[in-house]
Amino acid sequence: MPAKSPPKYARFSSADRRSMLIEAGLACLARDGILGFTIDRICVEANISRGLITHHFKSIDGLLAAVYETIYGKMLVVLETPDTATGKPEQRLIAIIETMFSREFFNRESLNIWLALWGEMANNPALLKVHRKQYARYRTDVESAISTIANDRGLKIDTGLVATMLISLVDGLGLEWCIEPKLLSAKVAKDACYKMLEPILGALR
Amino acid sequence: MPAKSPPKYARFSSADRRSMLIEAGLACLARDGILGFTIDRICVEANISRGLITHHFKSIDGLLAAVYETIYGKMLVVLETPDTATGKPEQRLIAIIETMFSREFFNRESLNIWLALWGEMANNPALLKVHRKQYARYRTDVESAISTIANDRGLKIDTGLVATMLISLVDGLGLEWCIEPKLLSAKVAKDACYKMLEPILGALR
DNA sequence: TTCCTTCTTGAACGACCATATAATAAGGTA
DNA sequence: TACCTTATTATATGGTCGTTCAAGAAGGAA
Repeated sequence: MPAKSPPKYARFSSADRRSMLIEAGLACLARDGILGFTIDRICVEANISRGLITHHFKSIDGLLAAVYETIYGKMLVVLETPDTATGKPEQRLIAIIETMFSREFFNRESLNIWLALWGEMANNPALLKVHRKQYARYRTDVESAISTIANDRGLKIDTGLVATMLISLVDGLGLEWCIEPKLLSAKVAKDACYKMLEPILGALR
Repeated sequence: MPAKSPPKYARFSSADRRSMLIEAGLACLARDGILGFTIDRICVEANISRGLITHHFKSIDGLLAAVYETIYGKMLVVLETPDTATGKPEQRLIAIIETMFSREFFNRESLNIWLALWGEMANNPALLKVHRKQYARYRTDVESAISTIANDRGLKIDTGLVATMLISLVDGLGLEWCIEPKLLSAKVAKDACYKMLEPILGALR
């Protein structure tokens, strides 16, 4: 009696294939920008047949939204890992800045993805919807870190404005570096953030 | 004897049509991002036949490079208009900041174009080449304004770092506002720049 | 087992893409 | 005038796009 023949499709679970498509989408975005984010290229990258993107994500825009949610979520998870090594409120803000400019996030591949997504945000409502949700979390993280320090030190500052300044500077530095890496290093970028914050919040480190 | 029949093509000069294609390209970029920057749409927008983009710009990427050169150039021309109303060195830097956040440049349409172009920079060598040329001018403008003030006030500062910080903050604020205009206004954005610079350079206004 | 749902493939479809090309018109020179 | 170059149009071509669809395979419940 012959052995039971192995399953034909199921080397990966359905959830696995979903993740593989997202990762392949990230790779395509990093390599060729939004113009490279196509069903053909993503399926070749993931080695998965063409029909599956529509099946799992409804449309290519659905996959793009999932991709954005994924990359933003990866960052937020690290950002929200409480740095409990010290009880100092400064530690929280320092951890955020160090994370943003760490090798894991401050690299050409990741920043290419962010740039590509920013450029499509205005033209893609599904993308904007994901952004609003994730940004709210990010914003809360940053703003609460700042206000904790300010309260601790008895400072009367416009927490929202300072958060906007920091977030803008971080994004702007990432943009500059991604386009022309020779202009600055991750260390210079970090120092720029501390340099901007210290006259407002006082020394952090 | 019949009157000479009017020319069939020449309602516009060749140079006019070149400009019209660039303007149409800008409009398409503003409306639909890089995905909307196609020969079909641009020619419909400009009401010019399809073949002419290839003729004048060699390829669609050639037009994109010309479009970037144009929008960057428009900004630099205004930026480099010497504000000679006062001889104070501060006036130069103030003029730069005020220009960047003026209605002419700090608006949804323009910023959509910048975002779309940033997203393609890494994947388009022709675009990067234009960027390097224009950015060098921009950088010189900003850095010389800063160093003039620093010299005038006898300050020992890292001019390059401060320029990087300002340029990054300006870009970052534009990005934030373009994605979510409710978060800040042009006035808040300007104030953020002054707030960042004043601890470094002293009061500017 | 049977039955239904979910998953996966691969092909087919029509729309749109950039570019090439042929034909015609305009501009300029001699 | 004749002639050459540049400008412009319109069409053709071959490729890629996203989506739809039919068919079959896998998983799970009864």
